[in-house]
Amino acid sequence: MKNAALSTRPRKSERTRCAILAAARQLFAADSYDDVGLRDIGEAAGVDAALVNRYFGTKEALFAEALESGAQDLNIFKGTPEEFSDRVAAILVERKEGARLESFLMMLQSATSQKSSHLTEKFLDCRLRQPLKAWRCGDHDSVQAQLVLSIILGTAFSRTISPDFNLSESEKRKLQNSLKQLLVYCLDTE
Amino acid sequence: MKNAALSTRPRKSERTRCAILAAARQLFAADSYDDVGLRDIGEAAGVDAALVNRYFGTKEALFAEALESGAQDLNIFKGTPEEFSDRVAAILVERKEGARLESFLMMLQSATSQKSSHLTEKFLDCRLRQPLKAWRCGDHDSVQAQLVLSIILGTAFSRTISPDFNLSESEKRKLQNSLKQLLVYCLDTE
DNA sequence: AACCAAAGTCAACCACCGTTGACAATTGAC
DNA sequence: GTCAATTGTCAACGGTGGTTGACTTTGGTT
Repeated sequence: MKNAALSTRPRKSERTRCAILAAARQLFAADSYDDVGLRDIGEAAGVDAALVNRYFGTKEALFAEALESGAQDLNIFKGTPEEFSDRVAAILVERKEGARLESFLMMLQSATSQKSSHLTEKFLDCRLRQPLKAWRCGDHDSVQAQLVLSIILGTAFSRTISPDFNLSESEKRKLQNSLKQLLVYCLDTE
Repeated sequence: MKNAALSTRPRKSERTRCAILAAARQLFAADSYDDVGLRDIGEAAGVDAALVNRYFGTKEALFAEALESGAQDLNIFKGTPEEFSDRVAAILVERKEGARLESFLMMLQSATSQKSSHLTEKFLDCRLRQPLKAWRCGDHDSVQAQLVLSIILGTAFSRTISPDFNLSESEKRKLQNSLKQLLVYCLDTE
């Protein structure tokens, strides 16, 4: 081919870039920004740590891209209050490690690190608080949105600290149901 | 005096020790374990950073003592559900920087730092989860305790990130009331 | 006043981490 | 096969942070 400027070897490059991003997402979801080193990410992706910086420029930029890469996937603010509550309770309590929960965990893990807090704040505002208020027909009740957000964040936070809430399996099923009802109650009260 | 071993200059020593501890509490309540340096603590207490280690041995030991120093003060799990909810809502939403909120914030700030997480976990379990379950007459309903804890933690977490919840003063008053009612609802449903 | 332990300071050590530039390996184009 | 650009590695730099040991200062005892 003569088309040099376009198709010159973008193949392997994309793959390792994705591998690095995937490793970063996994590690940032499990530990805080300060506790995840670029050498850890490189090792998990099977490349040298320096290459991470070569692809993403900065640890902070990598974290920003990792945080936003799954943001559009978490499309949870829709449907009736009943449907919403059911969906959220399932995501938070069930042991499935979905991509939506991953973004959530990343935000929680690094919310209190100075170097990353401005990114997690933006995520919390643009991806959670605003969509929630928009879904709840207008911004006439910010207080209700704050309560719903508190319940979600508190549950996710507990889960981050002790992945099974220190509960048995049957209790976890009960928790999922109670959590759903609590959200419905919160959304129904005017 | 002949009583050497006992009263030899314990005066100034105690005062600077308290000053260091107070500075540590304040800084740890405002930033994460990783973001607070021993040099910061020393400067805030008016002493050299090396002295901090001389009194407490280790940064980790200092954090542990700072976290536990106000633990007995937070005696919030008592009274009727109504009184409890009223008290907790006031502590969480009002702008007063009490000692009880301080311990809370310390736990939240450093809950996701590997080096301090085992201490914050212990605090969460021994100072919050267990007293809550004990107050709610026995451990027959761990699920209810988890929900109450989620609400408290989520609200405190939101406050840590944006100190005023991004709300106006009147909205904050409404939030305090709604939060109280939500806790009452959560504690009343069997 | 002389002594001496405690209180406090200073400088340095060591380990770690993000970052960078020089160097080696790979791979498609000619 | 040759060449050049891209991909990847290696070692080192600069900074930071906890920690430690030697030193100076302080203040009570005799």
